[in-house]
Amino acid sequence: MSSKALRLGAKSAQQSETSLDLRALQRTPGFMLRLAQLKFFEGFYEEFAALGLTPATYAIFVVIHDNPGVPPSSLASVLRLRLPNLIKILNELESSGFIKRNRSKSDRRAVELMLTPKGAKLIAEGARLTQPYNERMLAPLSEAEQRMLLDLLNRILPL
Amino acid sequence: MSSKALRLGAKSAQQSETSLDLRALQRTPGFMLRLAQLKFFEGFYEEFAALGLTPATYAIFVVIHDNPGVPPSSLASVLRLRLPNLIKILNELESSGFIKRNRSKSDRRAVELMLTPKGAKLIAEGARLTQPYNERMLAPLSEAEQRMLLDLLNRILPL
DNA sequence: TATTGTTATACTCTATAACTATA
DNA sequence: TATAGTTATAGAGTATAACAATA
Repeated sequence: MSSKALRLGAKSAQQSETSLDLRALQRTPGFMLRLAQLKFFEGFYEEFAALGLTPATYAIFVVIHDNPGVPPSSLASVLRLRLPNLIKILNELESSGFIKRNRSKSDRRAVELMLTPKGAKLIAEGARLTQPYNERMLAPLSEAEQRMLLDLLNRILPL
Repeated sequence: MSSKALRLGAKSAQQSETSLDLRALQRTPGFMLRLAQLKFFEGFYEEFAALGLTPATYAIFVVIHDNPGVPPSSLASVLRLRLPNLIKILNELESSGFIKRNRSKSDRRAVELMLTPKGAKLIAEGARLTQPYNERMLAPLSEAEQRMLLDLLNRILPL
């Protein structure tokens, strides 16, 4: 268990970020999770910019790919997006030709989401970037530690 | 290492969120970090609502408390906030009487941030809520696992 | 009447440009 | 000229309310 104290000098009125006492924040899981999420999102935009994917659209594509016919309401629920905000993204993805909406035959209110061939191709290209991206983000950790982090996150979440 | 597959039935056009295949997302650290951060922030607002603290103001108070005289630029840097956005929050905290700004004597452009007695009292009250809050958020993990999670997060971050 | 999807809209958070004052 | 702080403002993300179509 490492606990490097960043700050060694005495407190003074003139602080610079290289000599700040940040130990309290480092022991604050919520703050560290926010920093980690920022790191992953920034890294994502760097890695997937060429494909035009964002963290949100990537997750949407993955869920539709693994669950063809999933309705917008379920998608919004698992991705923790509000339905009206998801609808806006789905509208863009559909008008760009990546997904299509089918009306359910059994319940004509319901919508079934599917990837188009163009959408399937995009997510296949994205999948090839996923491993090197995660590897880069988690580089300081051993493979066992990377699995441990993922396992701990899964266990604190109600998924 | 648990890896409960959530989905057991066959894929069909009619999906509900209870039977979706989310295994790909569960193996995606960036997505799980986003969910974890959402959980912690929502829990924070529940726990600290009575004090009027937000995750951002809590972190600001902590850093000023541990580093009296810290300038806004350093604070923005460590909290990953843009300076103009931090300034707006500092304006509110100052006009509410929680912090005060001193002009540095050696460099009259520089500002030194301090807690007022009212601000010190607020963060002291907040500190008492911190442990039960983190305990509730991390309840599914043993104490050793909670330390492990925090350690892993610290090691992937450049703090 | 209740539910699914959708639109419109407001609010918060975040990002960029430009200005003031000091150095 | 460069830097610290500040203001103004635009943009992205997220929230609620209300409506249409269907059950």
